[in-house]
Amino acid sequence: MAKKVDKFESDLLRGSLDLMVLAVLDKEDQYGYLIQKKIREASGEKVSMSAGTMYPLLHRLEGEKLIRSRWDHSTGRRRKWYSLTAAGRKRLTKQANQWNQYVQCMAELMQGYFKPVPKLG
Amino acid sequence: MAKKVDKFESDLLRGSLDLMVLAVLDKEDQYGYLIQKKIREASGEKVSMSAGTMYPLLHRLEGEKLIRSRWDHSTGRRRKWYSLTAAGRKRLTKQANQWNQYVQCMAELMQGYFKPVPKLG
DNA sequence: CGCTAATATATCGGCATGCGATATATCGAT
DNA sequence: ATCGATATATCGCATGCCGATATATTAGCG
Repeated sequence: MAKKVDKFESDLLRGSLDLMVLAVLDKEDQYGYLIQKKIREASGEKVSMSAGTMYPLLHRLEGEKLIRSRWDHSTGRRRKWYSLTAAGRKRLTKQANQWNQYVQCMAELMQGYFKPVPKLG
Repeated sequence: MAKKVDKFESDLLRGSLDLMVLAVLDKEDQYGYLIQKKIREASGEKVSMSAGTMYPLLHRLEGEKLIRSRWDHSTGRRRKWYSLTAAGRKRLTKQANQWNQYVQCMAELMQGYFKPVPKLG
């Protein structure tokens, strides 16, 4: 029987999905479908953002000027490529830092339940 | 000038507040106001659940039979003491494990910025 | 050729939940 | 007496993840 990978609960993702997307885009430009796929694969199938999460998220980030988009119609399949803005890079650093702090904080709060965890960045 | 501690964003808390409360109750019985205070202090003021978050959360956990309550009217101030049930202890372990995995997963995802990572056992 | 699955983006309603505001009451300190 | 801390509770608002749905293209297969 195939071992079923159980996904993380949605509430766990809130507040960190932005961070993941920004990090993916920091490496190189991507379009939505690719981002979704990369995150899913890189997490061992445990983080799978639905399209209904992904696209509104990208629109929101673009609205905040953290990313910028351009359409690509060179092939039959229309693709919207995204890239980080300067503000986006700044936000990425800030969010990554916040995440680190939160994890640290939880580790202290949960003494006895958690092993120390490697820092990001 | 007083050093201003900036709180973590609400969305970061979602999915881990339950865990914190269960962990606090695992050590010893508490009532709401105390739990709130403990978490705030233990986090260096960075996690401050409002009463509007705390009490509905406790009611929800009790509804799920993860905690149980009893009123204390021995003093003028009425207090509702909470304690973990067996189910609550079980949930605590599960949630703690999930959180640990998620943090691990994020750490891997963010390291090297999303190159595919070998599946975890 | 027709079928299906994967690729690719978008939007909608449902739902859960953290938060500020508000209400109520007790108690110690000034 | 007045005020701030203690103590619990509920309400409406905003946010954002999700499943469902719509639309269109392309590759593979029989």
